[in-house]
Formats: sequence, structure tokens, C-alpha cells
Amino acid sequence: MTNIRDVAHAAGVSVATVSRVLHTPEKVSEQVRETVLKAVKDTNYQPNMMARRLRTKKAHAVMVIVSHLTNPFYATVISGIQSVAQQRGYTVLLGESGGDPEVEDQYAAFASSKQVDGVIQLGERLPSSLKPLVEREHPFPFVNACEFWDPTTYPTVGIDNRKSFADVTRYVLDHGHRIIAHIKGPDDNPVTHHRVEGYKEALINAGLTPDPDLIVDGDFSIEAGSRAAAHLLSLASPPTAIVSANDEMAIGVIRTIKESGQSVPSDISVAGFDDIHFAKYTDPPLTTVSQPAADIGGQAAALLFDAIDNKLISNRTIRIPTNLVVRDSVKAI
Amino acid sequence: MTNIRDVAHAAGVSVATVSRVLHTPEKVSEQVRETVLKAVKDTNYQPNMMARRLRTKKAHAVMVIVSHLTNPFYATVISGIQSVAQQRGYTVLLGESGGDPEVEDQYAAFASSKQVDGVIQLGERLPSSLKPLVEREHPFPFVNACEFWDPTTYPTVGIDNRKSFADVTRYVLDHGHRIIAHIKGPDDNPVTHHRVEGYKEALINAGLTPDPDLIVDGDFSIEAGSRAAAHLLSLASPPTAIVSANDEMAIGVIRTIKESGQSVPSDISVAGFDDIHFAKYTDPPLTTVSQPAADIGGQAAALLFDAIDNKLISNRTIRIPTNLVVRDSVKAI
DNA sequence: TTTGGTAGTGTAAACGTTTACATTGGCGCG
DNA sequence: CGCGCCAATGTAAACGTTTACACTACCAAA
Repeated sequence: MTNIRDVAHAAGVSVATVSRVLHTPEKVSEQVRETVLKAVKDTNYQPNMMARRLRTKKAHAVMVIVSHLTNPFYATVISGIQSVAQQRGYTVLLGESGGDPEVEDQYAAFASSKQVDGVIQLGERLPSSLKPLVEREHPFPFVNACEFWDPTTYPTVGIDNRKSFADVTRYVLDHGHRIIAHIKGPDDNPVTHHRVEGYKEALINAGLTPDPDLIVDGDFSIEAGSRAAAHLLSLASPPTAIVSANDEMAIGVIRTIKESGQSVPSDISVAGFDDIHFAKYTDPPLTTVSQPAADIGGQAAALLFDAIDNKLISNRTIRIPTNLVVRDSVKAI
Repeated sequence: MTNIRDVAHAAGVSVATVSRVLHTPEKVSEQVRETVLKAVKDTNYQPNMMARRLRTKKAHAVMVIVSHLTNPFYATVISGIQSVAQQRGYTVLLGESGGDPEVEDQYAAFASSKQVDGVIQLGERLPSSLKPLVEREHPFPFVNACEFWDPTTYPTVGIDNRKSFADVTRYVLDHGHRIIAHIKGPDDNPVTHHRVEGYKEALINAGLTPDPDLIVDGDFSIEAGSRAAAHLLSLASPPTAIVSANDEMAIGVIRTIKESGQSVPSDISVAGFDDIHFAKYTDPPLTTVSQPAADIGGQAAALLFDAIDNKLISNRTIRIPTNLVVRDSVKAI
């Protein structure tokens, strides 16, 4: 592997000049610049990043900590991160924690020891070992994406769950439904509450009072959707529409409704949230809300790079608009 | 950030001793070792990886190049890679190419310039800039996972597509079917051919001759499955079973069959391949073949680390067994 | 002619490690 | 006692950059 000294020798200049040609070409005369550039080509010189990093104390890398890479939504977010990171000449390091706080801590420690210039956390909590770093005077560059545990304290990028869920609920209301049930996500997930709020808000704005009996527990799984639907169908006055906190539960809902001999959307309308890949292929195709996952990732990365470059404490929160994607699972009453 | 010199000073020893305590503790007296360890704790010392890497010329990192991170299968493979990498103290760098050979080349160049110790490629081709590196005398550590473009030349980890597809086809044959159609993947994908071969092999072993009219084109999409099914249903003597090269096409098939008024599996049996998340939730639940994706990743990583450590040119090919997962979409005739 | 400024280039220190080699002192053995 | 060996430790070079500072020409202004 040829080094900068070889190039300098080949070009008949000092190493400093070579380095300058590469970084601040305007500071070296045109003539010399060309000679050096030629020497670089000739020697097939590739700068040693390790040395560069050691010297400049910049890793030119960011780490993303994620609980489950296999979650398609997270995967898409990371894809967005990667895309803008690549544009900016940054490398993305992957830290998959499996949801284990200990592993998350491990990654955080790794990150904090100057191995990367910043961290994007996709998970639901701030790794405890990162806490002191991001809260100190000159915080370690950090942004939280997707989940909103504390948007006031930490830079956060994600959708407005409350508003988005109010949107889809309003869409259902606009189709004349008045008895609308909601299937919640798990209680320990911050988005669950925001979506419930959005649901209630839409009802209230339409002059209705939310009925606690129509808000039923779920855990984002298909099975939970089925169970919840079975429960709702058994009610004295069952809902004419069900808005689910995510698509998978909605799929479970549809299945259970069908199994009960009723039809979607003729008898009961169903709406989901997330617009997962298969939402398009359910029967009927699912009306849902799509989160611009790649965009979230891209903006999170951009925010992080801002923090890295300007070193300004950007406590900004970016809310990315969602799209209601109308398919066939909601019908006017 | 405290460095090794600070620790040495705190412990009243030389930097060399500190380094030795950290790497070859058996070479330093118990007494000194303890003093140093205490100093490390006291000063909250975190070794600077950049310096270490510069000095040792080891990046302790591997790169995985993948076309689409959003492909759930790839995501799972990467999850497997990450898991064993973490165990071994390696970092995983992500390179998502979007299928663009130019971007792949870019990553390969990055990798080759000593930034990482090895590369795992999940995509369908060897990045051209990597070619000279992996084919030279002391090859750059490299393993190909998932796709088999050239298992004889490069270390490769993946399933035996031919055998696995023969398995599922045989399963269908064992249920008495004799007119069995196959929906292919795209022709430019290496696995397509292996699966077609497996299909044919099973038929031949059962004493049948494959009928070219029953092998129809597809591209792994749900829509392609629908189209292919429509075509097959219009045949003079339509198949009693359809084995699809992947699950998504199988889903399209099921839908089209239902739309034609027939039923799965009573009228026509359907089998898929991949065992994607939603295979469990189709109606009827899809009989398919599951690829142990995480395992593939893990083994690929292990293979890569072998190559890195032993520096032996391990041209081995690892075939990971698949599981036929029997659900309800195939029924005895 | 002197002075001072400037553009271009070189010299060498520094980044934080690892490790070959040198040094020290203790001990066994002839 | 003298020799050699060994274990434990220290010294300093090296890894490949970047960059502060020094230096050299050259030129303009006084």
C-alpha cells in the first residue's frame, strides 16, 4: 500500500504539499498541483483513513442503534440514513441490540469513545451510558428517530402520531361512522398513547365522546388484532368501523370479521396504520397511513450531521408529514 | 479523553506496561497488573481505537454490501452477521448499493483501502473493483452469502436451492399431484435456475417428464404470481398444484385462484418458498420452505473471520439446510 | 536601498497506540 | 565468585497522516 510519502517522493515535493493538494488545492500552485495529482494516479495512492482519523480526530462515521433490524420499518429508516450518509462521505456502523439494554449500552460506550462522530437511536429508550454524554455541555451528537420519548430534550425526527392518527380517524368519521373502535398498541410504547390521543381528538372534534369500551388493548401482532376484533364483535352495539394502531392488527381484525361471516368493508370498515408492504395485498386492500420511513432516516441523518458540523446544540424536533393511503377497507356507512 | 500515557503516569509505570496489561496480562507481574487495572478504572481510560488500528493495521470491522436493506430476508441475514460480529468484537459497516454497480464499486474501493478487514457480499454479483483483490495471491477476505454466482471460486454460504426446491416439489408429488406447474423467478437471478432444476429433478425422480408449458415466467412479485396463475388456469389441462419460486408470487397465485371461483387447496394446491413473515397469515396459510436467514449470516461471518484470522484461503462453500414448513395450502388430491 | 507583505513550499511535531529491543536485577549453578 | 538466563519493565521507533510554523523568493512601497 503506497503512502503519502511515496507520492511526495514521486512528485518531487514534500508530504505537506501532497496533503495540501488533496485538501486545500487552492493553496498550491497550479503547476505543482498537477504534478502531484499525476503522482497520485501513478502510484495508485489511497489515503490511509486510520491515520487520517487519528490525526483529525474525526471518525467520519456514525452509528445507528436499532433494536431489531428485521423490523421492515426500521430497515427502511436505516436505508434512508445510509443514503444521505453516503452522500456526505460518512460511513454507517450498525448496532443491533435485540432490545437488550445491556447491548445498547455496549454500543453507546463504543460510540462515545471517539469511534464515531454521532449516534442515531431508533429504539424506544436512550441507552443509559449515552445519557451523560448527550446531556453534558457540549453534547455528543445524537438524534432520536421514530420514537418520541422526549422530543423536548433530544433532537428527534419522526411523524406526528397524534395528528396522523387523528387524520385517519377523521377520514373514517367523514364516511359517516359514529361507533368507531380503536385497537391500541402496547402500553409501554410511547407511540401508543399519541395514537390514542389522536383517535380521541378526532372523535371529540366531531362532537362525539370517546367510549372507553371501544378502546381495546393490543400489542401490534396479528393475533392481538384477531382477539380484539372478536371482543368488539361480541359487544352489545358493535362498532361499524375499527381503526387499528398498526396494519398487522388490522389484518387480524379483517380475518376475524370475515370468519364471523361478516364482510369488510360492507359490514364493518377497517383502517390500519404504517402501510406495511402487505397492506396493499390484503383482501380488501387496507386503507392506512404511510410513514415516510426513508425520509425519516434521511432527515435524522441530516440533523445529526448538522450537530456534528456546526457543533450547535440543535434540540430541534422534526415532524414529517404522513400520507393517508386510501384503499378499499373503509366504506361510507 | 484520557490516553494510555495518563494511565501509565497514574500507575507509575511505563506506557508499554499498560499496553501489556491490556493485551498480554500474563507478561506482567500480578502486583503491577493490579495497580494498572486500578489506574485504568480511576482514569476511566478508553483505548483510542483509531490509534490502535493505525498501529496494528487491523480495522476490527467488516463491511456488508447489500443491494436492498429493506428486503426482509437480507435484513435478517445481516442481523445474523451482526450478532456473531459483535461476539467477536468486530464492527459491522453497512453498504447499501441500491443495486447500483457503481455504488457497489465505491464500497468495494472503500473496503479495499484497509478500512475494513473483510467484506460480505449479499448481492448478486461481485463488485468489479473487488475482483482483483479477491483473486490475487493473498486474497482480500471475502465471502458471498445468499446468492451463488460462483461458489467454486469464492467462499459462499447459502442454501441448496436445487435440493430445497426438489424437496418442496417432492412433498407436493407425495400428495398425489401429477400435473404440477412451476412459476419461475427472473432469469437474471442465479437462484431461479437452481430452483427450476430442483423442480425438474423431483418430477423426473417421480417418473414424470417436465412439461415446458407448465414452467412459467415470473419476477418474484405478487402481480407476476397472479398473471402466471391466470395463464395456468386457462390451460387445456390446468395443473392441480402450483409450486412458486417464492412466497409473494404464491400469494398472487392464491388470490387469482380464489378470484376464479376455485379454492385453495381443495381445487388447486399451492406452495411457496422463503417463508416470509406473512406466509403464516395467508388464507390458507402457505406451505413453504424457510431459509434460516440469520444462520446464513452467522455462518458467513464466521467464515469471514476464519479467513481474516488464519489467512488461509478458505474456498469453502457452506450449504445450510432448509426446512419445509407445512401449513394448509397443499392437500392430497 | 530597506522594509514588509505575500504566495508557495518545506520541516517537523503531534495524534495514541504497539512492540522490538534494551535494560535491570535476581537467581541457580558450576 | 562469575557466568548466563530469565522475568519484568522501560525506551523509543514506528504506523500515515495533518498542520503550525519556518523559510524562501519575489515584489511593492517608502
